[in-house]
Amino acid sequence: MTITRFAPSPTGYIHIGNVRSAIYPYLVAKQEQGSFILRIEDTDQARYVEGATELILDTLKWLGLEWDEGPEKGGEHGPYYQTQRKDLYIEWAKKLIAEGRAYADTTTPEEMAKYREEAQKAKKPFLFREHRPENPPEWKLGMPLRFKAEPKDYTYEDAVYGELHMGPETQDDIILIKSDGLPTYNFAHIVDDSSMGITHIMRGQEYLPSMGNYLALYEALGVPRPVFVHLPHILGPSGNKKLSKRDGAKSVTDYRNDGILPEAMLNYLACLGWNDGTEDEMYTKEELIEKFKLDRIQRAGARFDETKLLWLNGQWIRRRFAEDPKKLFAETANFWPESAKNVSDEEKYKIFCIIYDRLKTLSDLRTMTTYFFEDPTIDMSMIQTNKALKKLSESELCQILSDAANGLSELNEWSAEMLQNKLNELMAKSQQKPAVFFGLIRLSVSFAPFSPALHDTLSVLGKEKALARMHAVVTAFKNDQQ
RNA sequence: GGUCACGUCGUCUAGUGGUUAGGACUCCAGGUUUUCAUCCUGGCAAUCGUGGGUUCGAUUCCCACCGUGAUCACCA
Repeated sequence: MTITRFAPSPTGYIHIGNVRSAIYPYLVAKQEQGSFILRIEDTDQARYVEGATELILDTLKWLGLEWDEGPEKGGEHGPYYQTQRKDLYIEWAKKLIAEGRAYADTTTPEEMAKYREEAQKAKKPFLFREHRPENPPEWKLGMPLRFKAEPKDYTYEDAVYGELHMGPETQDDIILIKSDGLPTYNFAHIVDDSSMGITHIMRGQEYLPSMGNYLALYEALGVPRPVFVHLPHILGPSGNKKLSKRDGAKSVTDYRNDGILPEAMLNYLACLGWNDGTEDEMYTKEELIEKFKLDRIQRAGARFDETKLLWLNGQWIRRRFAEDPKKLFAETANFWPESAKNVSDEEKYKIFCIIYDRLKTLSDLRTMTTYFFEDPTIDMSMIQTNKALKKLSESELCQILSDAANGLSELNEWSAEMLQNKLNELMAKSQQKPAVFFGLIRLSVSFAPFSPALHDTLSVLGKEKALARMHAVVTAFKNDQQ
């Protein structure tokens, strides 16, 4: 049975640079009807951040990456916090000690610093094993425990990078158990993955240089190697640097607050550095589960491109609307402008239906719908600088708008359909081009750079408001002329 | 510095010993009895990192170089 895991350490939020190491194992587990385990690697007390675990769980839930075993869920391979698995690491460590493959390290920090400095001066990589003590004392809790390396050549297969080699120079006496009694990642992850029956481990390629040590540990521990899947880095938008929090990588949930749909986020991230060989761009979670293939993961790092995410999000908004507009609408609750606070959902839904297809993010609602809820500030310069409108004089524009308002006021049934007919009729009468006639009315009622189709906008606005705004602009024209 | 990995339009990518090197995003132009957006059509854009080989022929195979990234913790 396939068992994969995502094993974050609770030191902060999940950012877009490392969320793929949650997505891919999830896809693989689901594809093979296996199990996806969430394990919290909380062995570093110093970097532990209160609330980080909750943030991580929240992010996974939002993306729809439900874990089969882990925090909140339990399962047969628990516990799922490394601090609760302490005894296990000690037990495994004692086996290594018994076999002479681990020893107590009594080096002082001063000595360590000296060794490092020497190595640096000699322009050689620092290897602790060159300073391995002759007769180390018996190991007790409270002392660092080191692995006793027996450096050699290793060859292994990586699902994305293919056959890889690690020479003796990559292997050292790494710390297994720290002086605080907790294991290091290097040791803990192997113990856990083995005891949990993990079949595939997926992680960032920054672990590649450590593979020599890991391979030695698998061997010394006498446990089988899992399938190794190292993922290339996601690079920042401008530079070539690996995306990291230090350089301002946003958290995945920041994008939720920006109005990105989880479907779009998952889709975009999954396809950053992976494709199924076709020219398709949009995938649902189910399609990803079906089509995902490890060997089609890209080997080179990919740059994170927010523009394409935005485009994809727009696509997803339209798709989700077509599938279930009410459900999508329910997700817009936090994205309306302040002035819409007391407006009924029914009213907002009407607006949503006519504007959804020009949104790139849900948060666009905040800036693109304000004129539905409050009278816009009259800004005559928008009319004066409009490409089509600036060709006409103010008195002409005033006349057209005034005639339009009068014509519209005769309309009894203020529906989108009736408005469309009436507007066309009035335009014919005015002998103006659509760009002029509709553009003028549109600006008069909205003073916004974009808005939905005019008849829809007017209909949702209501007869009274729409006409009042048009009259206000007519008045403004007249004042200008005096 | 050692080690490891990577290198096709600006970006994400497809691709094969012989292709007009394909698609998507961005950008530009045109179109849709209505602006903006959507949508449609078209366009710009990669001498496939560079230099050597192997070959009738190389983006594709080999080597070297260059460039980029990662890593060398009692962090993960």
